[in-house]
Amino acid sequence: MIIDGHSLAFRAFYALPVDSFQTQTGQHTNAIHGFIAMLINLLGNERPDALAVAFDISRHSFRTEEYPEYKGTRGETPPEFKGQVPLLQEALHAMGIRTLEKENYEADDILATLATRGAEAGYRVLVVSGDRDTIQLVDDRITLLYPSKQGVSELTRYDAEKVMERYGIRPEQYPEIAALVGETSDNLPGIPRVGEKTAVKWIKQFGSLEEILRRQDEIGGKVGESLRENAHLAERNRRLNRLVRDVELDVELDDLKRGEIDMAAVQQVFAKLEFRTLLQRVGKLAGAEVPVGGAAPAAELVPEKPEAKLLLDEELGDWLAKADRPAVRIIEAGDGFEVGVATPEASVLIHWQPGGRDYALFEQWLASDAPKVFFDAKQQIGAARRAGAAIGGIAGDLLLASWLLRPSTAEKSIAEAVFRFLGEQVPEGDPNQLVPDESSVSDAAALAWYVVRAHASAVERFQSRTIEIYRDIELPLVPVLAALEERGVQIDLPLLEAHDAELTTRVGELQQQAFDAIGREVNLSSPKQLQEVLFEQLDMPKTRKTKSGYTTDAAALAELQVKSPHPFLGALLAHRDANKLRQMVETLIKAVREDGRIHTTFVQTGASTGRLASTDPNLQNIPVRSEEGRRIREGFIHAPEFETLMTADYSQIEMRIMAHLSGDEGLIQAFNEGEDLHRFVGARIFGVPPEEVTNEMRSKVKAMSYGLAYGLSAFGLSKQLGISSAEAKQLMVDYFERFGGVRDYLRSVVDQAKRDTFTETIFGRRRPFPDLASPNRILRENAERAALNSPIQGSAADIIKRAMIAVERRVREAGLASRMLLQIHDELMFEVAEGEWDALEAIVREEMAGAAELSVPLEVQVGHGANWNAAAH
DNA sequence: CAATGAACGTA
DNA sequence: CGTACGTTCATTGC
Repeated sequence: MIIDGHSLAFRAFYALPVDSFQTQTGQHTNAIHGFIAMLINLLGNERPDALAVAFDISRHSFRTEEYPEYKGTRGETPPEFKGQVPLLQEALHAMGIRTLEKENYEADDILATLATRGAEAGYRVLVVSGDRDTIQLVDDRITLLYPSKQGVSELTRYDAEKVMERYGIRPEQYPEIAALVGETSDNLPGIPRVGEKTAVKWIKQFGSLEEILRRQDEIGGKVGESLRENAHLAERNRRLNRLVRDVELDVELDDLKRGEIDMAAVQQVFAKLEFRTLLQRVGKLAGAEVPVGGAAPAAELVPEKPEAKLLLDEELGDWLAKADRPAVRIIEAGDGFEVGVATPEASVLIHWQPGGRDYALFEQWLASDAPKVFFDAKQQIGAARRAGAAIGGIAGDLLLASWLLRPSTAEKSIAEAVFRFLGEQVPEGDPNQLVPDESSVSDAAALAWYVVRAHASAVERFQSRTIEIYRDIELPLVPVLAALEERGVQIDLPLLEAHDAELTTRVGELQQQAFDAIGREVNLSSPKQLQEVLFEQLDMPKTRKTKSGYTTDAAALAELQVKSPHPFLGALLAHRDANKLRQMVETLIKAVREDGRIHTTFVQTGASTGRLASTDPNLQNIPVRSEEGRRIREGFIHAPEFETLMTADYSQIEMRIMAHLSGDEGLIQAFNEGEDLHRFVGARIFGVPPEEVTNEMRSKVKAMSYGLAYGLSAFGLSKQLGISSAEAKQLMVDYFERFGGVRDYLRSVVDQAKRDTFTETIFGRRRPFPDLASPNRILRENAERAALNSPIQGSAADIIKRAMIAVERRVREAGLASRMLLQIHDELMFEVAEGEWDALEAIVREEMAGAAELSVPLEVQVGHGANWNAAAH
């Protein structure tokens, strides 16, 4: 393992707040702290046999000789950083780690040299660096660990395959790309107009930078011109970004073998730096006994924080048995697990070895119904599962509690929630940064202590029935969602791949058609370029304005097709369609795991109304409207050991909720008579018998009914139906004349929301609307429409959540092997086991229909089939 | 590189 | 000038 000391220390410096890491003498230590914390993780996870850390000596190197402006744009090194480097090196030496530097070279060159030598000597080499130039080192023996953009303390592993996946090129080609594109941070300008895409395209086309430059005349357009004018830049960049692989170093690989950790020396250096928890962790690495709470006290601790006890076995079991609603925090640290359990008064820290005898009582307690509090319990269930353990007794979840209080934004971290509810700063780094801060890795006990207190404070702020939503819906839903995520849904990969291939061909053909229609090639995905084609080259009438020009969306293009027909428009629309589907299919294909299934993540705090959201991938927006789109659903199948898929969806749940909430007798009657809703409403509005309602009348009524729940205006209705606004207005007047209760209800929702500044669902879920009082009309009216919709959408969310909890429980109690897989807002999907259809259908129908007592029945439609599409009818 | 906007898929 | 989402791509700004 070879580490780029400067680049990582610098990242650590910016990742951790300077002020929180200072010794009593005023020495800053945040970079050192972050670096060591990360190093400990690396040592634990990767267990290298040999290790070196390379540093730059100065800015001066052979590169600045050729090009004095090299890295010239970088500002002064912050003084708070400078003094930390020698101390870091001292700490590394105490830990038995060699540091290297070389006059006239950069740390990168040392990395390149050692990596090359290591690989030649038969090592598998890990290069740890935040400098992209090191990508060129990757090969089948050398892997790069690069700090990821947002990953919490995560390093991304770049092997040759990953580089190919990310950049579409082989690692050794990366510097050629970089030479063309340039590198701002090194003050190396590239060829203007050439970005990553173009560079990769050329490399693929010509094979190498040399070849591109040799055949530069073959490249047309402005980019080609630019390349010819600036070819010298690319050549220079390539000279400068080539890492030197044979720097003379006065070490042999054998000298880098990891030595003993000299705990006495470490203790001395760390005492000077006032690192307490890090000392613990280094002690663990070294196998030394270091007393918890020894060494110097950290300066910024909250005074009353209890000292964490280290307990095992019966002692631990006793402690847990007596703890009253403690918080639990499980942290996955590489291959190990750290657990903190805390009440406001006391805490324990557990170096959990799953399955070990000393931890049996803990694992038993964790799985039991004994009440426990978490932050993001669903994530913690996943962590426990990876340790082979289960979590029961979820009695609180700080993340959910905080979201219920303010559903527009959920706190993303414990630190944010603690600050909000306790006003205390958790000493921890920015979770978006590279460095795993000490509090999140070694101080599970402290985190648990923060969680338990912040949770109590959050729950105290619950008003009215929020506690019911929390206790009866959101908390019991957590294990259900965790189960859904773990189960995943089976995918017919060959089918999707065939579909992808077909779509790819079609996209290509349509693109060509579009190009032929205008006599040139443009990026059909670029609205900007499309505007050029449509409004300048083809001189079509201007469409609706956007912030940056004129819209090219599907509706506008369809309108243009009428006003100013052109073959380009049809090809473009068809291309968009096919390209979008292809993109979706490819995303799904990539999401299929080893087990042949896609495991989405349900974000319980995803929507302000109470709905779930689905990500990575989103399985709640799989196409259904077009025939071609539905073919994607054919790729969602059941596992071979199951008999069929079941889908069960609420029919018109939002309209039913509207009927219930408004108490409108006409609407209630419509549902109670069980006939076609839109036909019934149409008959009333148009004053004809139901059987004389034409399809056109029905679709107008349908659009209006749904639109009303969203705050649709006469203007919007006229736009959508393509009728005059007078006609739209009349339609609405007629509607409200027959269904006055709906109008009164919609009015009352907004009125009440203005008085209360919040809305409420049938079950008492609240959503605040501060903007209802805004003097800004746009903001206020947006808030009014959202407020109108919120009790309706939110109540529907409550209902299906209640149904999910009940169904999951009943299926378990009945001992069925069938299982729930997905929720798509008003629909549930199940995998049905052999011979269980009838039993499952009964449970599903009963629990879905019975999830709420409304003044109209809740109707459930159930379908089955070998795939999602077939199961839909 | 991160943020934003446009476009479009779902309920 | 209809609510609630997530993803992708291109573009822009730092």
